[in-house]
Amino acid sequence: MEALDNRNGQSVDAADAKIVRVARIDGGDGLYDYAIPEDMVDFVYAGQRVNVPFGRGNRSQIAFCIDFPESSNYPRLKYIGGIVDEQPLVTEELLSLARWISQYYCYPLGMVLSAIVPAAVKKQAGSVLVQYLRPTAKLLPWLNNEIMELKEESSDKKLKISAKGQRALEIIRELHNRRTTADNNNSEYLYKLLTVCNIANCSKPVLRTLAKVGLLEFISKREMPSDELLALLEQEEQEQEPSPFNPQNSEYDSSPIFDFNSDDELPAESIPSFQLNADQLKASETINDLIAKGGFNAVLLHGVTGSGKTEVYMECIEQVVARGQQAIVMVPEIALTPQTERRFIERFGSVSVLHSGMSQVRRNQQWRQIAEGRANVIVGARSAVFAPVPSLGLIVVDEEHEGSYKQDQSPRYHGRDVAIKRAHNANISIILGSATPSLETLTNCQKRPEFKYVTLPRRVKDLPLPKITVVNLKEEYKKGRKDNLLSELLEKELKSCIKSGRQAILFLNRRGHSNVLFCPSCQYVVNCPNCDVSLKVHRRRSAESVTGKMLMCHHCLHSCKVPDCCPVCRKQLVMLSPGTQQAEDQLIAMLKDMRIQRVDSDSMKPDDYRKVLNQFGRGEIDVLIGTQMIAKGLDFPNVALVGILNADTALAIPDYRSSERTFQLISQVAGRCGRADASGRVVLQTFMPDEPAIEFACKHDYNGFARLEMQLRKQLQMPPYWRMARIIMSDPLLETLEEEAKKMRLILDNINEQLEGKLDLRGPMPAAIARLEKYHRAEIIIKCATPGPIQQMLGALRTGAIEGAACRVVIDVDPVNMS
DNA sequence: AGCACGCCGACT
DNA sequence: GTCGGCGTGCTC
Repeated sequence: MEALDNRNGQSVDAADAKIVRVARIDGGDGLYDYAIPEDMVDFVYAGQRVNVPFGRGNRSQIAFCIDFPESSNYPRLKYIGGIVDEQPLVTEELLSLARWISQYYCYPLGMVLSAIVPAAVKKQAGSVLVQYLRPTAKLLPWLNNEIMELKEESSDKKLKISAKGQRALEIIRELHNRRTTADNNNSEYLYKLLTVCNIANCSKPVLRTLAKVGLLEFISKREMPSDELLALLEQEEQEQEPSPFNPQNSEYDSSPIFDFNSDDELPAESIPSFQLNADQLKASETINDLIAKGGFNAVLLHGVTGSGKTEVYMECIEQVVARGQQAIVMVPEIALTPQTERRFIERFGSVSVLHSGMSQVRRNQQWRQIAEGRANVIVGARSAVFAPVPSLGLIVVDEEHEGSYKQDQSPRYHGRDVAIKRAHNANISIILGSATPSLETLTNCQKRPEFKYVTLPRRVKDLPLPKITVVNLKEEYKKGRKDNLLSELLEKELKSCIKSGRQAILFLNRRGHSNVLFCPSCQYVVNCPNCDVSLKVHRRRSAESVTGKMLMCHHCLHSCKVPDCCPVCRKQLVMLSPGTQQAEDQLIAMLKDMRIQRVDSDSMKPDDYRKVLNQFGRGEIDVLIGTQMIAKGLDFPNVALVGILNADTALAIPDYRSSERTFQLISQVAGRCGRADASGRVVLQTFMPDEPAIEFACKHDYNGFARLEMQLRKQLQMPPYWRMARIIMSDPLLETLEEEAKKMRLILDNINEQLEGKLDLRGPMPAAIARLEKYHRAEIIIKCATPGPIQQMLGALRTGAIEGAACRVVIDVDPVNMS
């Protein structure tokens, strides 16, 4: 029902009007008050989008309805133009979560709301226009059998109706008289055009004629096809049979596929057992007691890799589902493997898995089903925290420490922290699971009484953690194995591993063929023309070019040919820092009889990834070599060897978290092996064997690492002891940027003065990547021992200073990536 | 983003 | 006087 905007720009006294407060979806921090036309009052809800006339030109803008204040600060209000969504897109619960995000992450409310509703839902992907017939007042008495004949408007003559028309009217009368009580409560009488056509065996023009003489009205409604219909369509697709609908008449031409639990040929082995060991039992009992007691609890479930955290989650979810509530399970994007999916589906049946490769139609469908409470468990990545469940009972955040929970575009929210806030608002429990908890969560456990610590100290079946052997790459260099990605030891281990019928995973956190193209003679590095980073060498899939290699920027995706020689001194260039492609080449040359598969974002679309993992599970691949993608969630019992080709890559990044990240990564990757028997081995190659992160990881000593790292953070006044926010400013012109950044610093200094100088301000200084996509970047760091003053400062900033700047300004609260 | 308002200089 | 340049600030 698209209400037309016929009082465009007209205004009314606020005192005489029903008022709605709205947040515009593009730009602007402010909320605006509008009057609701009398006839729309019953159809406007909070969480719904409306069109509003904005500005002097009254151009139409989309805005979310936020609330309905009794009075307004403005004496005269314009009327809203029309309603965009028939139903609200977000519930009150999500609305209040959005308000918190807007405030905490310093981003306009309307834009937050727009970001948390999937595009597929906003545009109602897959929905179809269904045409209905509405009997007019002229026809109703006849339908109700009050009159026997339809008369013409003015005269008393009988209305002329064709035989087909008469038949159609009789069908409508039959339908009308068969209405159920439920239909009677509905003020409108609507009959589907298609139904009438089908039963009366007539075509649309017949009914059009009846509309022309004023007996019927045509009404269009945007509707989602029913589940039954979608299921039918899916079935047809499989059977390849013609549609039972007349194709010319069919309004369902977009034939969406209903596939609630997508499931592509999963390996049949390893059915998860519901049997818990003593540790798991104890942990789940502890957590279940907290859940049963009610109220907000955050439980850190600290369990080493392979300790069976997922079984504990499921045990707790069980309880919540049994009460008729829903649980949200968040996992890092790359850990959303078919294995994970299947485990939840097998246990809980009505599970809604939200993955990135889903079609828009299915995404919309799923959102609706979730909103109707038809999924007990929702499994998904970061954005699953916004699943519109009607009765939330529990949230699980798996791999709680994962940096990818932080969104790297505005609104720059942290999925885990939003989840904690949502659980807090809903007064329910949240489980934060990890083998290597973030220092933030660890601190919360020490300081906040609502945070509980539960541990799974052993692997299931009491298997040992794999033994990690360190290879010092400096020594390998001395042995003359400079160009070998595999050390002597790793090569030997790999060969014997595969020979004995086992599988191996090799980890190298670097995409492409090599990271840097460098001139040893004049020190020139081939950089991206748009960004302040080196171009990475990539092997082309089809070797059209002479060299078969290309240069690519991992940030702006600029690509070009590899130059023949150094553009400065014309000497030969060399490739440094080998990546997965080169590792693959070397392995193939070295191990000719092995089945090797590279897994990185260059070689894999999400669908390929699933296929490869299934193949690996069936033993059709011997060695997986890849990036982050294979570090998480993989549980293959036959893996006996893990090789970490270069454990230092993360340490080289100038970021206070690099040590923590290195520890986490090694622990995660190492945990991929020895999951079924005691034979797991890890070979870790590094240039820095004495680095604490590496030493502690090799000893599987999380507590030791955490203790040391916490001390360092305290000394350096860094999170989690201190809180941090970054203001990232950027502009194509370095001059403008520097000027604006200086101005910003002055504004900040002013605010800080009012806050009694509680804040520690640094900068402006060039950002870690000083130029990105042609934009020069500078940052100002705000730090404080407590979060309050930072929030106050950002609050003061948003009234003008952000929109007022002559360059791009982005605020990053609790930054995770400092790039 | 637009669009009006305002303050200033040039021109009928 | 008045027309129009663009800089500034507001949009319920």
